Amino acid sequence: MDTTPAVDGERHALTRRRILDTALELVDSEGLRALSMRRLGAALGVEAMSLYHHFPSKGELLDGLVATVLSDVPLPEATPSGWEDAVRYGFGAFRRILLAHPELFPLIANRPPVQRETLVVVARAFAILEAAGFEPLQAESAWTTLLSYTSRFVQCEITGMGEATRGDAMLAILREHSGPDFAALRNVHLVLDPWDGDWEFAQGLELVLAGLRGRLGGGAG
Amino acid sequence: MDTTPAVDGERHALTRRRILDTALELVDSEGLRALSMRRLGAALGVEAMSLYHHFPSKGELLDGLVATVLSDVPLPEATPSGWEDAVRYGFGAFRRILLAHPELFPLIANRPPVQRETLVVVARAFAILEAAGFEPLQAESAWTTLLSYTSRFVQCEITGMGEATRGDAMLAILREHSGPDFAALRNVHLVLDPWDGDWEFAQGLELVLAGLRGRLGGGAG
DNA sequence: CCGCCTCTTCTTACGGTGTAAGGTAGGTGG
DNA sequence: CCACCTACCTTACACCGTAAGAAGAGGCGG
Repeated sequence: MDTTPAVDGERHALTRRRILDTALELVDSEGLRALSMRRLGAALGVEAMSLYHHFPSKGELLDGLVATVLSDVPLPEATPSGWEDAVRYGFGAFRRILLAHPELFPLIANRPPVQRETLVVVARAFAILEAAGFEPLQAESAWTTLLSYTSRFVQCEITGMGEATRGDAMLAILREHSGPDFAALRNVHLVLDPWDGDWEFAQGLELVLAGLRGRLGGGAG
Repeated sequence: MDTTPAVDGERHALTRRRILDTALELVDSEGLRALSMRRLGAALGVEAMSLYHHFPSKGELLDGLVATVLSDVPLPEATPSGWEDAVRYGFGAFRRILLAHPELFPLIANRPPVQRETLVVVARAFAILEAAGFEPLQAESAWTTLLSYTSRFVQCEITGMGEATRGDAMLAILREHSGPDFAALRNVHLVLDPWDGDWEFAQGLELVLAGLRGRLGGGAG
């Protein structure tokens, strides 16, 4: 059953690892829609059906892709003192990884937030938060809020909240509307014209952190 | 060109409206994957290609679905005093609409956060926030944070953060791990066992609101 | 009344998809 | 040497989105 020969890596060109790596390249360079079993097989010099000996279905292959990418997120240390820096570091890294594979984002985002692969991360996060003095319920709230903020923020960045849309399309849309509500929106747009993702992300994160800090003392869990 | 007879509604069974309604039923009852042009046509007593006279592509049909659902979200009034209540009301309604069409969520979530259909909502939100005293930049931060929190929270609810997963799968996963980090996670899980979506959502929302409230006074934009 | 015109619907077809079923080489243990 | 097991290939099916063009049904000028 498990009599895998030592020469496996030499003899068989196909490995889970190699398949996932090639798939990631394909997705990153040509988009998620370009990832079909036939194309992936072709990229590996192999027929589509051969892949099914390493992954039971395309869905599982995609799951593997997500796991691969997420496993690159580094974990901050669990030091009680600097929990805010740990949050900044961890979620900053998370954001950067997401941005590095924008095509994969829909896959990553639309999946249960807690599962086998990501459990280590979640556990570390909760450990840090509880060490900092948060009650379990508060920790859960904090985690959900931080994760949701980061996730959605990156989505905004990826789907074009960035430079292009801001400057062109958004302005066009603004022009065809009027009314009191849109004055405020126009202000925001003008101020934000030079969009700085890093800065904006940090802003919102500080906002959440401020809320958390306040809750640490008062503690209405 | 526009010599539409008054009896149009009688003569032609097919309308954008009727197509979208049927599509929404189909998606809600059988899932997003069940929505193919042929199936939708069949549900309307029509061939697949007929749909292309009302929508240029399947993508636009999906866009229409999203717009339909989002247009059900009620807008809170722009009263300067109760901006927090407006936020609670608006995002609460948003969450309820999302939960009402869980199958549509991936579609709604993975699309630019600002576009024609949703612009009215965004404008109203910014008007409320600025009337409450937020600077444009702060308003933008607040909006992004609130939207991202709600969106991701609902996703957690939909993808199974709720009762089932908590109780069964999560516990199974917890059992196969050990180590210091997992003690905290286990605490959280135990406390959260009876998952109450409304309560949890309100908790996180209050956290964000607290952060916003603090920023209103200090104002480090 | 007829014939035309436009708008809607249907027919057919193409190239793509995921994957079930079963065939085939080639290294390995008996 | 031979049976076997694993990895790979071939074939086939049902389905998808949609391009191209034919067919039917009112409205309108003659």
